[in-house]
Amino acid sequence: MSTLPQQKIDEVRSIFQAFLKKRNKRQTPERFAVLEEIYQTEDHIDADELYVRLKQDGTEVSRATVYNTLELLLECDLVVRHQFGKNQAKYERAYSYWQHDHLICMDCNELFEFCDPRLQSIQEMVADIYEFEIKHHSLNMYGHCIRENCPNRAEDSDRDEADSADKTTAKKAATNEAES
Amino acid sequence: MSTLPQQKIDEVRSIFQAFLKKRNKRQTPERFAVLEEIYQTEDHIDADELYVRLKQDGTEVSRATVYNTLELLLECDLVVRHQFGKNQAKYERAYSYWQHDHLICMDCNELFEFCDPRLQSIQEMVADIYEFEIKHHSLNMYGHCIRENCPNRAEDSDRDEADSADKTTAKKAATNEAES
DNA sequence: GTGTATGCAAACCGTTTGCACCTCT
DNA sequence: AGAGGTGCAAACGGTTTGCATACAC
Repeated sequence: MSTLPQQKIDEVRSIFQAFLKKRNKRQTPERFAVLEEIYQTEDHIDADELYVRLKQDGTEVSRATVYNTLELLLECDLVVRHQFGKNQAKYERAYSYWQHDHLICMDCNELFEFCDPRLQSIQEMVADIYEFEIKHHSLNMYGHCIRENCPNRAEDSDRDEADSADKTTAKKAATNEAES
Repeated sequence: MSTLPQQKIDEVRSIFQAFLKKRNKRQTPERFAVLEEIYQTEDHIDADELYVRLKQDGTEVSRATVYNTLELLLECDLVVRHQFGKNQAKYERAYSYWQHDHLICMDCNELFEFCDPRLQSIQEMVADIYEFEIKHHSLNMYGHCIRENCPNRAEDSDRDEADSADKTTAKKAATNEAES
């Protein structure tokens, strides 16, 4: 599953190498270890989990190095960081994987990915109007999934009917979008 | 500027009151002070700044209370939280203010708001496909603004020409929507 | 009067930093 | 050889929590 074709590993490695050289940074084994660990990971991973996995794989690294290396990988676009919540920064390999957005279940924290081309045009339009050079975007949709293994499966039975009342308010406001 | 019509203040106050009563929570002056302070604030504000302003206004509050109250206000949808960066959680009044998205300058941290109806349909489509009940979304676009008072004004000197590819998207249009 | 909110300060947790040692170039 | 990176642990900063007191109900 997580076995990545050697070719791809070499590819990202050499990209990283080139980047480091251009920046006059050292090519240390730790840095490449971090790179590979991320690319061996299909889904999103946070810094600490990355640290743990590296240790498990026998690589002696410190958290400082992990964070440091992540920063470099972000700068050369080999890795993307997603800030999902207050304390939920997750990292993900980025090279030759399509840009996507996220759908998050607020009950089970399950993560889904989707992609809609319209976002690209929205981005271009916004860049144009505001005279911005947009580097990247982050679109997260939060809600409740309706899967059986999700805590929310029982539906909005009693949990917080408390705010179901003001939901009407919200709903009302939401319906007429033209209000702007 | 920040003088809100008394009517609107009363409106949100009574919504909050109803919410507190339904939840069997006390209606304390501190809680209403937090509510009003947020609604007196046009733009985004972080928890600490809120705390400082409350103190300035003569309200004796603790950070704990601010956070506690913010949580309540989030739950009744009177306030929205935006997580912009790692340590950049900002709050904003939400009642009867239209949902918008954000454009952030990575150099000067300036914030712009925009709204595109296509997002609504994207949201509905995603909800449909993934069988989700989507509660809200958060779309942030990050980039470099091209304003004179922005540190980035000096342009891409040497920083990282590595990813200059997508720079072509940036355009030197004439329309200027910039406000505050 | 009762139980919940508050203020204060200490704890918390992910992230960053300072320092002495190590290693890639 | 020496600039630069590393590991470690302590510092950091926004947020949360525990506890004694105060106050809304």
